[in-house]
Order: sequence, then C-alpha cells, then structure tokens
Amino acid sequence: MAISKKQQLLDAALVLFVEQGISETSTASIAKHAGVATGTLFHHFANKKELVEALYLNLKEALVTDLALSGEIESSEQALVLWRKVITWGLTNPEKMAFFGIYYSSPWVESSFKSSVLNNVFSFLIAFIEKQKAVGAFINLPTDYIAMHIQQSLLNTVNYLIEHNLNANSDLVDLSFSTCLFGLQH
Amino acid sequence: MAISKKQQLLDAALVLFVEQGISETSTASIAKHAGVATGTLFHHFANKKELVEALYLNLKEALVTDLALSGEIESSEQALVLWRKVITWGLTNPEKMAFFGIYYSSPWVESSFKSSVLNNVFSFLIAFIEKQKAVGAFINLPTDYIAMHIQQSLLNTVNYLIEHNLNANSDLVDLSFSTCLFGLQH
Amino acid sequence: MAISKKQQLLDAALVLFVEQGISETSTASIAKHAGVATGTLFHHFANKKELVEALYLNLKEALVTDLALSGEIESSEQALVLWRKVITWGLTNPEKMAFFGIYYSSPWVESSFKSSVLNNVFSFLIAFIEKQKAVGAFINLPTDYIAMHIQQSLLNTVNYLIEHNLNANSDLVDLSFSTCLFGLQH
Amino acid sequence: MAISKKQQLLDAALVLFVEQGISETSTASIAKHAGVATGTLFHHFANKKELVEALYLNLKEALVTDLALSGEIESSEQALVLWRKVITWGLTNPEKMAFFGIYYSSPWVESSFKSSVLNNVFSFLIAFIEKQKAVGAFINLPTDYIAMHIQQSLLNTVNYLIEHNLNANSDLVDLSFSTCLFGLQH
DNA sequence: AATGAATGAGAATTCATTCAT
DNA sequence: CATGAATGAATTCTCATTCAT
Repeated sequence: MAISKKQQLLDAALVLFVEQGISETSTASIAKHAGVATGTLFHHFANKKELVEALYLNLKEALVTDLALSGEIESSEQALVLWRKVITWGLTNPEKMAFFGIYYSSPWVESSFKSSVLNNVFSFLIAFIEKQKAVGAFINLPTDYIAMHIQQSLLNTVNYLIEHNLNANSDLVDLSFSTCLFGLQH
Repeated sequence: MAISKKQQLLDAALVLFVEQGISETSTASIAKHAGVATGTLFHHFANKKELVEALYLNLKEALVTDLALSGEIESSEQALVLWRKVITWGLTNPEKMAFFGIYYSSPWVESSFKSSVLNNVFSFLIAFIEKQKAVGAFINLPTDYIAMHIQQSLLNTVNYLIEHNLNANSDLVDLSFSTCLFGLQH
Repeated sequence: MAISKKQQLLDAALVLFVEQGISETSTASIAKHAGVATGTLFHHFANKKELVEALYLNLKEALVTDLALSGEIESSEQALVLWRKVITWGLTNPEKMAFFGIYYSSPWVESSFKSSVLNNVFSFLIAFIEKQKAVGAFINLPTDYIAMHIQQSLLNTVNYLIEHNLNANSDLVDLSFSTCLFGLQH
Repeated sequence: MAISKKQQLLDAALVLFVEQGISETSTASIAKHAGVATGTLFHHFANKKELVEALYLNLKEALVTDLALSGEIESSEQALVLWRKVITWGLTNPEKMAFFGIYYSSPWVESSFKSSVLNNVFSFLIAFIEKQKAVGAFINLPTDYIAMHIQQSLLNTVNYLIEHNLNANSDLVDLSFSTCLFGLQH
C-alpha cells in the first residue's frame, strides 16, 4: 500500500469537492471514490468538517513545498519569478488551486477565519507587501487589502488560463503581473 | 398585501443564502422566514434551483434600476463616478452584493453560464473597456479578463469596507479605483 | 361550449388514469389536461375518490348505451353476437375498456364493492348464465365464478388484440368465444 | 438475527402492498412495519421501485421452490396435479398469490415487461402448451394468449376460493381445471 | 485499522383540498 | 360557476455519523 487510505480519501475529496461543491459531496461518495468503506473516513477524520480542514492544510503544505520558497522576495523581478511559479503550479494542479477558491468562499470556513485562509496560503506575500510599503513603493492601502487584491488576481489569472486552454507561456502571465502590480505602485 | 408572497420568499432567501450559504439553506427555512407555507415556495418556483436563479435575476434587475445608468461611460472621471456609485450601492445593499459573490462561485450555476454571471450584472463595464482599448488607453488584455479583474476589485473593495466597518467616504474607495484602473493603463 | 367542463374533466381523467394509474395521476394534472383550473375539479366532484367513481359510472353508462342491449340472450348464437359486439366496443374504446380493468383491481374500490364492479358492467351476462344453468347447458359452477370467468376472458381478449394490433375481424375473436364457452358446457 | 432486515422489509412490503395497494403504501410504513429505520430500506433498495421489483423476484423464486417442479408436464393428469398444487400454494400463501395479481396490473411494471411477468411466474406452462399444440390437442390459439388464459383462471380460482372461505378440497378446484382446459381442446 | 449495515433527523418536493376573489 | 394562489401534511429519498464485527 504505497499510498495511505487517509491520503486516498483526501485525494478523492479534492476531486469531488472541486467538481461538485463541498456541501454537494457526500462522505459516502468520497469513500467510494477512494475505494474504502464509509466507516474508514470517520476513522481518519472526526467528521466531514475536519476532513475539509485537513484537506485545506494538506494542500497549503503541498503548495509551499512545491514552490520551495527560499528566502524573502526583495525585488519586483523576484516577485515576477514567483508570480510565474505560482501560476505554473496552478496550471499543474488545477484542482488544488480551485479548492483554495471554493474553500475561501464557502460556509465551511468560519467567517472569522476566512480572511486568513488565503493569507496563510500566500503568506510569503505579506512580507513582500510590507517591505514595498516601507520603502514607499506601494500606495497607502492596508496590507490585507493588497494581499486580497494580489491573491484574487492570481486566482483569476489561473482560472482564465485554464478556461481558455492557455499555458504558462501565454503573454497573459506577465501582463497580469503588470496589471496587478503597477496599480499598486505610486 | 403590499408585498407579494413571491417577493417575500425572494427576500427571505437572499438573507438566508448570504448568512448560511445556498446549499446550507433549506427551502423549509426560507418559507418559514418568509412567513408562508412550504408548499407556497414550490407554487412560485418549480424547485430550489429556479428560486436561486430567479433571485439572481431579481437582484441584477435591482442593481441596474438603482444605478440608473444613463448613457455610456466616456471618461475615467465618469468611470470613477460609477465606481463610487457601485460601491455605495454595495454598502447600502450588502446582502445583495454578497449574493453576487456567492452565486458566482457556487455549484448552483452551470460552469458554462458562470462567466456570464458577473458580466451580466456589470454589463455596462464591457462597453467602457472596449472603448478604452480602442483608443489605446488600456493594455492589450482580453476584454473578459479585464471585466473579471474590475468586478473582483469592486467585490473585494465592498467586502473589505463592510468587514472593517468603513463607509463610502473612506479613502479606500478612490484608492481602490486607482489600483484597479492604473494597472490596466499603459 | 359544446362539451361541459365536467365532461372535459372526466375525459382527461380517463386518459391519464389509464396511462399512468389512478394514484399516480394528480388532480392538478387532470385539471390542466382538461384545460380548467384546479379548483374547478373540486367544484364538480367533492374529492378525487368521487371523481373516480363518477368516471366509472360514466363509462358503465356509455358501454350499456353503446351496446344497445335489447332483450335477453337466449342462445349461444346470440351470445356470440354479443361477444363480438363487446370486443368491437373494446377495440373502439380501448381506454374505457382498460379503465374497467384497472378500476376493478385498484385500491380505490372498497373490496366489498369489488366483486360487483365488473358484474355491474357486464350485468347482462348474469341472466344468460342463470338460464344456461337452468336448462342444464352449463356445468355446475357458481354463477359469480362463471361471470368472473367470462369477464376476464373478454378483458384478456381485448387486451391481447390491442397489444398485437389486431382488429375485430381476427380469428381470435370467435376462437376466444369458443375457448371461454365450451369449457363451461357439459 | 435469524431473519435479515432485508427479508423483514420484503415481508412487511408484501403484507402492506396486498392490503393497501403498492402506491398507497409509504416506504416509511414498510420500514415501521418491518421494525427497522426508514434509512435501512434505502440501504437495501435504491428506491421504492427496486423494492417492488425485488419483492416480485423474491416471490417468483418462492413459488418455483415451493412447487418443486421436477421435469415437464406430459399429460392432462399431470397438469391437473399441478393445477391442484398451484391452487393449494395460493391458498397457503394468499398474500403472495395476490401480489402477482396486483403487480401485474400496476403502473409499477413497464408495460413492455408486463406480458412476461406472469409468464415468468408460470413459465412451466409454456412448455406444456407448446407440447399440447404440437400433438394437436389444443386449438390454434397463440401460445401467449393461452398462457394468459390459464394464468388468469388460476388467479381467479384462488381469489374465488379465498373470498368464499373454501379450501383446496372444494369441487371448484377440479371443475375450474376442466373449464379452463376443455375450452382449449378440440 | 477497516468494514459496511444501520440509524433517524432532515431535505426537497408533491398533492389533495380550501377559499377569497 | 370558475379561478388559481395558498396550504401543510405526507412522501420519497439523502446523509453524516455510529458501532458491532
């Protein structure tokens, strides 16, 4: 058994959640899709909500690992490199990317926790934003507003590329970066 | 009976959908909240999906009527006026605004229809974008990408203002406009 | 209005009952099919059960009128003539014929009334049977058993002809008569 | 647990279907009668229709097993023995017998499947009929018409016996056999 | 750990019937 | 007579969760 039943469940859940919605996906169908018994799901996760949360943490982990972030972002050039990296990741892992979107706007997250969802995923952004603001490169908008702005731009761009069957070499990748960043600069 | 039962149902649905999510809101609770019998809901709407769609159309209508759009947008100044108008409307009608967001990202909309949802609501944007692109004021991004960008910025801004208890006079209103638009300009 | 709304309702009910079953047919669909308002049905019939009963009486009446029975059946030749007449009527009015079958075996008839349902329709048979028994032409089976036997044979034959797209000239008509009657004779 | 919950459900369904009609019996009442939870019914049967079909197959199986049919029917004497056997079975299992009748004439069976319902139950008849026709003992009626005729005679006879509180020793048993068979002979 | 039968509360929807117009 | 909106109990079916094996 190379892949644990727990991971099989998370994998199945991801596919079904993105396909049908979280509330629209039954725990029974997840188990079936994962090839395990219904009871097994509740052996690994106390309830559906914890499965959803575990999946979120699982994917956040995956994103961070895959991006292999090393050190901070110091310049716009580095930011662009990261922008391309995130978009490439999104195109390689469309379901995972999509899940961040639906999880963020679902009633499965307490609204108090909501704002931190994406920030946690794209936490490396915060430091970059603060730095840019500190050196006066960014206009005077609240950091969390800016973070939201950047994240949505990333999500939008990936969704757009997927919907239009474009790949990471599309002009749109760098153009979207400009659109997002220039608006924030003085 | 000043207000029809059908409208009472739509009103109740709006409140509950935004509060709890669409899938999480039972038709029974909508009827109860509206002060009508459960059967009455299904007398006016064939099923829950049609109620959701009717609500969307209802709110789109309301937005257009309330904004009282007259003529086209010719300049950035007019665009700013409209930007403020939309945000004011969003702050005055937070549930209606929120519904557009959750409807757009819910499994209740066929994905084929999805892209047109927001475009339908903010249809006045398309003409403006095309014109700006025609005169070379906007960079060469697809119109629907730009529309998505602007819409999400509006939604984000309203959400941010609501969450932080800010009103339409906040500096953020005009700043968000700059952030959104400058990024699009050459 | 050549045809009364009451009759339109009975006509619609007949078609739908035979097509879908009595319990499976809603009063709303009957009204719709008849081109009248839902309330109108309950204006003419106290409830669904009374509509069903009225339909039965209506069709029984129609059968008797259409067969134009004059005098009693005195001989096997007359019986054969009548046999052909009933089958022709059944082929001309397949829904009406079918209704007798489904009404007879439906839970809409009190079981106490059940045995008399078909006997009422084919009442002319009873006298014939009694006479044949009196002259010793029929074997010693209870009259109501014989009546049931003959009725089921008629119903079966009509159903068979309809299902196999045969008409009243088929050999089967007279053969079925023989099969039914010879078995009853000494 | 000597008897499985699935069988308990089938048993309860049989009793209630025969008592009240199939459409008139709610799944909830079946579960209650069977002493199981409502959900249990749908754990074993995808929906009500499948329960009905499963019950039919279950009873067909029971009939065949109970009659312990060995070899083919070669003569009228053997046919009479079987006739008595079936009637005895019907009197011993009145609900099972009644179910065949109501199932056959219910909207729960697709009309395409309908003709095969009784033929499946009394399949041993077909071979007998064909043989009798082959040796010229039966008049030239279609086999399926004859099968229908015999089956209905059996059903009618059992129903008559039950309604009149008669047992398998009644003269009617053998008389009904004569009535049914002689009519079919040259 | 894993299974899958069993549970029962609750969901969407249907429907006969009523009644104000 | 006729209408059709309104009712609310009843129905079929779903589903997260439990538990004996």
